[in-house]
Amino acid sequence: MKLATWNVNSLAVRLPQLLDWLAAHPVDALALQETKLTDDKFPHAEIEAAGYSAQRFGQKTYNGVALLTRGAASDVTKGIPGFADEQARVIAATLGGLRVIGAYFPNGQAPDSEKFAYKMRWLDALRDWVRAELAAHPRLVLMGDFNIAPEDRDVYDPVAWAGQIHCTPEERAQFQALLALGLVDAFRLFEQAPKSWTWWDYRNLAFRKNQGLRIDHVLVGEALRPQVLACTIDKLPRKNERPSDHAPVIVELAP
DNA sequence: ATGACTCCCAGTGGGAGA
Repeated sequence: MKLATWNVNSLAVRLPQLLDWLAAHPVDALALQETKLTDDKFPHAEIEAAGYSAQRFGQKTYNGVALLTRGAASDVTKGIPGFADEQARVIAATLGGLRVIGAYFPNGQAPDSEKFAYKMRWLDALRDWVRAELAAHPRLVLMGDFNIAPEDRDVYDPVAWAGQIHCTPEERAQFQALLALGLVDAFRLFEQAPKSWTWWDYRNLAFRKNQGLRIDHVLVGEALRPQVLACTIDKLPRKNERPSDHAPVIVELAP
């Protein structure tokens, strides 16, 4: 079984690339972030023609998440239950014996901003909810664009980024607090090449210079750890014309 | 360089992203 997450930075723009990618990587489930589409504009027909059904939770212009699945999805949850949020950032479903949460974590803008305070409130709410979900569904996967680089080795220039957004001690503590619930960073279960990133700035030839961050993650419940066979970043879509600034992350689970 | 690029909604500019 294969799952993946990809921040597509506008599904309307990236739909052809998404369909190409699914044809090359027929994963069982794909979490999308930054669809930037209201639900009435979601490209259902094209995605169904590709063999997927789609759960979507969108809004105009910003944010927006979706969960594409080959099999049936049940118990769909949109947003963090009990957390009032105008921003569409979370979608969850049960499929094939797994509880899958796809999330687009807030960016946070700058450590002293109101958006950062919102990011912290959002992370607190997410953690409380994931704790309960994990208790109910030990076979849980939390994946998406976390907008957190967990460690210095996840940053191309950790000195320049020290204390900056994605790298603050507060954000990193939030990431560790998620792990402390009983989740594992699937990517770090395996030996990985140094300088492995999931995001490269559009500016400054950052991709060509491999100046990026690892901010897209797949966390799995401890119960699933023995089943994790691989976790990889697919850099190829970043080489497309008009690419997303993020690359997909793929995890493979033993049946 | 408080930049650079891309997307969106707008409407020939500005917010947001990371």
